[in-house]
Amino acid sequence: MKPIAETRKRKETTRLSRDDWLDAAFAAVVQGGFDNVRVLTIADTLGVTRGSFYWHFADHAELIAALLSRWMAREIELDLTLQSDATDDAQADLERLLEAALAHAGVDLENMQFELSLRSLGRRDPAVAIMLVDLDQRRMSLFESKFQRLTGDAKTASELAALFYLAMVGSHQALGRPGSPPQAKEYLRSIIAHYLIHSQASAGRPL
Amino acid sequence: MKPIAETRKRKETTRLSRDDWLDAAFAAVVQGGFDNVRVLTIADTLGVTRGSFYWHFADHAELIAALLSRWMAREIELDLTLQSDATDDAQADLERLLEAALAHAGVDLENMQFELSLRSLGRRDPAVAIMLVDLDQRRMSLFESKFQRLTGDAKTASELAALFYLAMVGSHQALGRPGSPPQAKEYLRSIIAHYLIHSQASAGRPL
DNA sequence: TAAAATCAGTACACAAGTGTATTGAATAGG
DNA sequence: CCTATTCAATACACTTGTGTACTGATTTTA
Repeated sequence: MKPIAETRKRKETTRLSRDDWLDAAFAAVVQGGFDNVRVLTIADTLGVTRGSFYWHFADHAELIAALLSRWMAREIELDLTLQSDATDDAQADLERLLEAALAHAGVDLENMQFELSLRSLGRRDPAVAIMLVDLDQRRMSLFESKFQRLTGDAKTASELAALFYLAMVGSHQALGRPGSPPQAKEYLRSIIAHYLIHSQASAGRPL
Repeated sequence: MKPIAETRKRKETTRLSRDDWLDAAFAAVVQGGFDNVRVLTIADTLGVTRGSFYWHFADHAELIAALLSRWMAREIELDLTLQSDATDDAQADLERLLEAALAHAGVDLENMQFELSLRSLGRRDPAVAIMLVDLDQRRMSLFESKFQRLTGDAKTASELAALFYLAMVGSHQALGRPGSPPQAKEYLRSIIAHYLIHSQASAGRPL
C-alpha cells in the first residue's frame, strides 16, 4: 500500500534520468542540508528503489560531486549574464544588479537554502571551500566594478562592494527565517537606496 | 592497542563530568556540524565507552539540548555585558562594541564555527530558528542603541545597525575561510572607521 | 520482431550509529 | 574499613544507511 502510494507521486511509470536524481538530491539538500542526501530516502521520494540510482551513479560521492558542479555552473553563468548587461547609466546598472541579487535571494528561496547548505559543507570540505571563495570573489568583483563606475574611486568601490555583498550573505542567515522573508530584504533595499543617492552626490571624489 | 592509545589522550584516569561531554560535543560541532555529534565518536575521543555517556545523559537529544542552552546562556550573558558598559562618549562606546564583536568573530574562531553550525541547524529545526531570531534581535538592538546615541535619528540608526550586523554575519560565511582569516575583518574595520567619521560629521540630522 | 541497451527490483553483506540491561571498578562518606 | 554512590565497560537488539551482484522488465533500434 505505502510503496504504491509513493510510486504514484512520480508521473506514472516514467523512467528516471540522471537529472531527475540530481533534482531530487537538490531538494533533499534544500530541506535538510547535505547530510540529508541519502540514496535510500531519495529513492523513496522518487518512488523507485536504489537499483535505479546505482545505474545512474557510481556511488553517493558521485551524486554529490555532480550536484555541486551543476549548481556552480549555473551560478557562474548567472554571474556572467549580470556582468554583461551594462548600459551607459552606471546608477541604473548598479540598481539592476542589486535588484537581481535581492530577487535571487528573495524569490528563489530554494536556491538560497542550497547555497547556505553548501557553505555549511564548505566548512568541512576544503575543495568546496575553495569553490565558494571563487564564487564569492566573482560576485564581489561584479559589485565592485559597478560601484567603481559610479564612485570613480577604487578603494571606496571595493569597500562598498564588500559591505553590501557581506550584508547580503548575512541577510540570508539572520532575519531570514521562514515566516518573515521580506524583512531583511526591505532593510537592505532601503539602505541601498539611501547610499546610492549619497554616492551619486559625491561621485568623482572619494566618499 | 588502539583503545589504549585513545585512552591516553585523556588526562590519566580522570572520570568525566557532564561538562566534559558538553565540551567534547561542542568540539564535534565546531569540527563537523551538528550531524557530527555522535555519541560513539565522542566517546572515542574522550577515551571512554558509551556506558559513561548514558549515565550523564538520557539520550542524544538531551546532549544537544544541553549544549544549545549552555551556549545560548553564555551568548546572552555576553550581550548583556556589552550592553552595560556605556560611557558618556557615544563614539567610543560604539567603537568598543564593534571591536568586541569583531574580536568575538576573529579571535574565537571556534565559537564562530559553532554559531554557523547552529544557524545551519536552525534551518531544519524550528525551535532553534526561533532561538536564533531572538539572539539576532538582541544583538541588533544593541548595535541600534549605540548608533542611535551617535546619530540621533532612529531610522538611520536601525538601518546602520542592520547593515553592519548583517555584514558581520556575512563575513563569517564568505571570505572567512581558514587560511585568510583577517581579510573580512579588515574590510569591515576600514568600512566602519569610514562610516563612523561620516556619521559623526552629520550627527543630529538624518544621514 | 528479435536483440540490445536501458532502467528498476531483490537479496545479500557490511558498517556505523542508537539505546538498554547488566555487571564491574573507583571514589567518597560514615 | 566497608559500604554506598558514582562512573565506565560489555554485550545485546535494533535501525538506517551504503554498496554489489544478479535478475527482471521495458524501450530502442537494427
